[in-house]
Amino acid sequence: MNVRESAKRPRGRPPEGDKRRQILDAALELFAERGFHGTAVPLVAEAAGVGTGTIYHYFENKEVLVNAVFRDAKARLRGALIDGLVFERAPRELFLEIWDRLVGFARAEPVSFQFLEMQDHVPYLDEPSRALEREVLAPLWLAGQELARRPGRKGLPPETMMALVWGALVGVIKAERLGYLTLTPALLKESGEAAWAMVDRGVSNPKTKSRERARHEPKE
Amino acid sequence: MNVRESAKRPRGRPPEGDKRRQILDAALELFAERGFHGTAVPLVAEAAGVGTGTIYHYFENKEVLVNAVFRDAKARLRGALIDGLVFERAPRELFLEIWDRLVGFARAEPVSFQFLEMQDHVPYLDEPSRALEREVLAPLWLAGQELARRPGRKGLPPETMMALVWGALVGVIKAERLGYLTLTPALLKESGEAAWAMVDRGVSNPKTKSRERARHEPKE
Amino acid sequence: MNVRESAKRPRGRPPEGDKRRQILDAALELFAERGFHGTAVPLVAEAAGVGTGTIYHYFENKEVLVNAVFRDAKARLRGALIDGLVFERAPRELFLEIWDRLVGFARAEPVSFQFLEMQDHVPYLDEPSRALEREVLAPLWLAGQELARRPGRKGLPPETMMALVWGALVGVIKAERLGYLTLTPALLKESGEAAWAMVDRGVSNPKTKSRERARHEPKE
Amino acid sequence: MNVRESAKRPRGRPPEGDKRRQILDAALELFAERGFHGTAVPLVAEAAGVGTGTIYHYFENKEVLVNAVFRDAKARLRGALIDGLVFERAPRELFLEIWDRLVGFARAEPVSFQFLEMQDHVPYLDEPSRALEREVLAPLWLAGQELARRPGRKGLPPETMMALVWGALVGVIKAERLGYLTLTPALLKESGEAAWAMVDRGVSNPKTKSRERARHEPKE
DNA sequence: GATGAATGAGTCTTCATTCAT
DNA sequence: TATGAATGAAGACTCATTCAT
Repeated sequence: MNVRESAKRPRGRPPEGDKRRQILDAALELFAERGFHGTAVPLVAEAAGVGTGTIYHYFENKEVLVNAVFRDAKARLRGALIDGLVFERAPRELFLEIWDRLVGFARAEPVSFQFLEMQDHVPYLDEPSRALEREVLAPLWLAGQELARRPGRKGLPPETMMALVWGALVGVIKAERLGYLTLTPALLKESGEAAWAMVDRGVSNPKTKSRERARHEPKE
Repeated sequence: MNVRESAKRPRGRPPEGDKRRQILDAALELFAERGFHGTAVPLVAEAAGVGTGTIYHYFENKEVLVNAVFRDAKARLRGALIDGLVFERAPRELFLEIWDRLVGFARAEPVSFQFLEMQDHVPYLDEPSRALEREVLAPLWLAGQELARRPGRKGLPPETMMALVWGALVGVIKAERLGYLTLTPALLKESGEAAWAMVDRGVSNPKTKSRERARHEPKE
Repeated sequence: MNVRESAKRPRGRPPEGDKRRQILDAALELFAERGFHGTAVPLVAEAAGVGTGTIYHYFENKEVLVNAVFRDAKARLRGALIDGLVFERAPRELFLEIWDRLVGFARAEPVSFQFLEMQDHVPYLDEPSRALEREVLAPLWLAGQELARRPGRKGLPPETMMALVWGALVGVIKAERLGYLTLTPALLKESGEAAWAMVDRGVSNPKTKSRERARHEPKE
Repeated sequence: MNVRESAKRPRGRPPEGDKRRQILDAALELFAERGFHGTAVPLVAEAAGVGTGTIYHYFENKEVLVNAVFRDAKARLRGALIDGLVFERAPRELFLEIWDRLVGFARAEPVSFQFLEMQDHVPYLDEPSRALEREVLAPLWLAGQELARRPGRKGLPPETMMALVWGALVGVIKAERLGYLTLTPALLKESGEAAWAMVDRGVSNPKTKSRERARHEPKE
């Protein structure tokens, strides 16, 4: 029910909060694969290697469980995205850094990525989950706003920008999962550049255009 | 949409294909909202205004039903996307035309759009459904290939391009549905331009860059 | 419901009561094979080559139908058993004649035989059906009584006799149907002789006993 | 009957195999009375005094249940028939012993007897059930073969003999159940003697034949 | 008369949840 | 704490019966 323990448990003892972790992991995998309604609790129990009843010791009910799984995965995404991220730098670099981190997360935890992405209708997400969702979006929004404000650049509203970029990333990852393409690191990098092109467009003014570009690509 | 029967059937008979249509429409809405496993067949029946048993007169089982709903919606998407589409024209115009059509479909049939998009885990799609899926993608792929081949342009593989662009579109539509933004026609148009920027990027050659841009925006 | 026509219908006209017949025949076969509860009415309709609704024109409901099938088959059994049967003759001959007729019916109409035999729990037989049942048994009972009364013969009560003999017949027929044996005409004839032996046993009279026994156990 | 568990299980635990036993017993009764298709699973549950779901803990589905009931009853029949049976003795005595045992089973477990007998169409019996069926028949077959081989005796094939005798027994038991007669122990004993007469008939020796026949054809 | 689409009560089966141990 | 047998409400699906044509 609570726990969220860390390292405070006696030496050789069997990992105290292990069970909670096992359940979250098993549930994540199953929910990602079969959806909320398509996943039976006893199946989660079996996959987690615990008794059915045990799940109800840790989570009040199935809905509480799925929210816990969501927050767990979302928190990891937040970590992957934000931890140590330095906002003060050239927009392009910042953007590509963010893109790389998102790609990194999708690669490192494909199941979490799929699960989080599948949660879009989510009639079962509770307020804390939604709050966490917003919390993750916030820094992206700020970065987006920075980009949008640059003079001489076509500024889509940051929300729109975020949606386009995030959507583009989801698009390639999903396409790979469905077997429509194979992603190499190079391809992912190029995709990031393409996504940057969505963000960094000059105003359609002949006079300013070349100069605009110059700003962030000093060499040119 | 897609009306078939009209007045060609015996006098007083209850509208021949009506029931099937009603069921498909009701099922689309419910599946889009609650997913396959989250939608009870009797609920579909009630929403369609028919008896539970009637559903099984028209569809062998729930899985057959969801496939029929899928093909029905996908066929409409295909129509909206391809009917009367002229491929022979300037790449940018072709691209924006396609973008507009997709946007138009998403606006005209938001529920179908959501349903089709949600179908990504889809362990229940049968072969005909998958074939239809490929059929819809084919023209986009061709267009993508055209774009990729243009000299002096950075050509991502057409599959990647498609995935990025389609993803970007889904991104903004989904973001609106979830209440993260409000899409105006102008915003959608701008988003299309942004997506075009992903496709139409010059090679990173300092010397050619300015000229490149000039090619497709001659007036500017 | 009515009909039961015979030859009173206009010349070339399609057989008026055909449908009733078709339904009875199809139902007999299906009931015999799958039982009452295991047989769906629409299935009967299809097998009979008529519409589902048609069955309800001829039979008020499923239970009425099964009773009609029962009476139809039972009447044929009665015919096969009794028509032209001459009771006044030597007991042994009479017995073997009856045995032959029963065998003949089981051979000519195996499905009817199986159906009639399966109807033993029969919670759905109505009074007319039960009356017919008794009607068929009556002559056998009479013959049995005759046999029982013969002086010097061990007389089991006619009911018991009937039950033993009928049971023996059903036993071999069923065993063949289940694949436990193959019945040749000779074997059936011998079985009749064996059954006769059940009926024609000498009294356990001390005086006659030894002689009686001696007949079959010469050594003794 | 067939008790298995007793006191060898942890303290307060509810009787381990109890539920399974209750279900088997309730199902036997209902299946015997109403047939497989006529018996609803929830009805079995209610009769067994357990929840509907519990049945599915013990038996994968209804068909598995009916097979378990079958094997359970058949095994008891086998026990009643074979346990302690001594084959080495005079044929007549062996035969009457077997008859008595069968009668005893039919008396002690009328419901099992009816259920086993009703299973003749049995499209749902699986291989283990069928194997058990054969296992029960085997010793009878052997005994039948012994009888058939006796010199000077008319030998019907053992299968035919078994079918006749078993059929005769079923005949009287069924007749009693249907109310056509009342069986006293004496009557059952006499029926056994009658059945023995089917098995123990003298050869149709020309010399004795005429005399034999003469007995019942007064003209002689 | 004949039909078969339509229906909803009823069937088999699953599954979230409880609770005695 | 951990378990899993037990449960019954709910879901997928069937089928006897009706009725408009």
